[in-house]
Amino acid sequence: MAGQHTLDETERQVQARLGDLKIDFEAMAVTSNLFRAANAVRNYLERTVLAQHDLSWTAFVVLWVVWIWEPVESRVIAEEGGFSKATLTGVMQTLEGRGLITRTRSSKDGRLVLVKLTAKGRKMMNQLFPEFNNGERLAIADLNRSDLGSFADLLRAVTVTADSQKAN
Amino acid sequence: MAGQHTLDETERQVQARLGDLKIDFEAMAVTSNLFRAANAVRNYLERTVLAQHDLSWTAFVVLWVVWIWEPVESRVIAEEGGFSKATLTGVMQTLEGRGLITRTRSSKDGRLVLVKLTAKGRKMMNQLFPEFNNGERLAIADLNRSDLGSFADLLRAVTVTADSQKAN
DNA sequence: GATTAATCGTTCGGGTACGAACAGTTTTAA
DNA sequence: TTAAAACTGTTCGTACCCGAACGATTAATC
Repeated sequence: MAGQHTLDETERQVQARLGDLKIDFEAMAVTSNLFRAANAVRNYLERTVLAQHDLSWTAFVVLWVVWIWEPVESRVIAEEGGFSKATLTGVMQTLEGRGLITRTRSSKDGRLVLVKLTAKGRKMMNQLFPEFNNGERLAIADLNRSDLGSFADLLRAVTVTADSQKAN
Repeated sequence: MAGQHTLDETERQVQARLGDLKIDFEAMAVTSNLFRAANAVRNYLERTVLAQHDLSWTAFVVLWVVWIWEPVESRVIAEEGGFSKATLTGVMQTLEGRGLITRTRSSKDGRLVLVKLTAKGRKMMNQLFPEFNNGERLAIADLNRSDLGSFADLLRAVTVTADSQKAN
C-alpha cells in the first residue's frame, strides 16, 4: 500500500501531465490518503484477525451488525455496512450455509427478512470481536491519543459531505 | 452509508454484548468512520465521474498510476494502487481489450511487464482527471480548509502504522 | 557454472460486488 | 376498493478481488 513515490514527486508529475489546469492538490492528498489508510487497515485486519476465522471483510461486517442489533432487517445491514442489497444476499447465503446466521421472513411485513445469529455465530463473535478491536487499536497505535476524537469527527464530516453530494 | 444508529447507541449495545471486557471505543470509532468515509467518497465518485466513462474504481486507479508514471511495471501499479497482482492482471486485460493501455515484456528483465497508455487512454485521462479532482474537491467541500493538512497527515500515519503491523 | 533461492506475472477457484430486472408485499390515491 | 406507486429481497450477468499454485526468468550461493 505505501506508495513508493513521495507526494511531492506525484504532484510534480500530475502538474506536468496537466499543464496549467488548476488541480486541488489538498483534496487529492486527503482522498488518496483516505483510501490508502482504509485499505491498509482492512488488509491488516483481514490477514491477521479475520483469516484465523476464515471470514471475509464483508462477512465480518454483516456478523457485527447482526450481533449488535439482532433481530435486524436486511436493509439495515446493507445500509449500516455500506454495500448493496445484492452483495448482502450473496454474503448471507454463505453465512447461512456455514450455520452462523438465520433468516426468517417477517410476519408483520412480508417484504422484510429478519436476520439473527445462531448460537454458533454468537459464540464466534464473542471471541472474535475483542480480537478485532485489539487489531483496530494496534492499527492506530502510533497516533497521539488526543488526536483521535477530532480525527473521527473529520472522517464523519467527509461521510456526510460525500453522501449529500451523492444525493444531488 | 450513514448508519441509522448513533455512535452512543452502538457503544451501549457493544458493551451490553461484552459485559466487562475492555473495548477501545476510540479506536473503534476511528476505524469504523474511516471505512464509512472511504466508502462514501468512493461510491460518490464511481456513480458520478467514473460511471460517465464506464470505468470501475480499480480501473481508474490503474489508469491514473500508468498516466503519471508510464512506462511503469505491473508490480508498481499493484503496490501503488493497493491491490493484488492477481486483481491487476484481470483489470489490465479489460483495459487492454478496450484499447486504453498496452503491455510489453521488458527487454532488460524478462520477468517484468511494462505498461503504457495508448493515445486513446491518454486522451481519456486528460479529460477525466480534472473531472475526478473536482469530485474530490466536492466530496470534502464542507471541511475547514485549514484542517486538511493535518487530516492528511493523520491518514498517512494510519497507513504507516497498519502496514508496519502487517509486516510482523 | 550448476544448484538454489528469489522475483514476476498469470491462472485458477471461490467468494464478493454492483446495477438492472424481477416477483411478492404493502401503501397510497383515486 | 381497485389501480398505481413504493418498497424489499432475490436473481442474473459481468466484473472485480484475493490467496495459492504455477511457469518463466533472474539473482545468489557455493
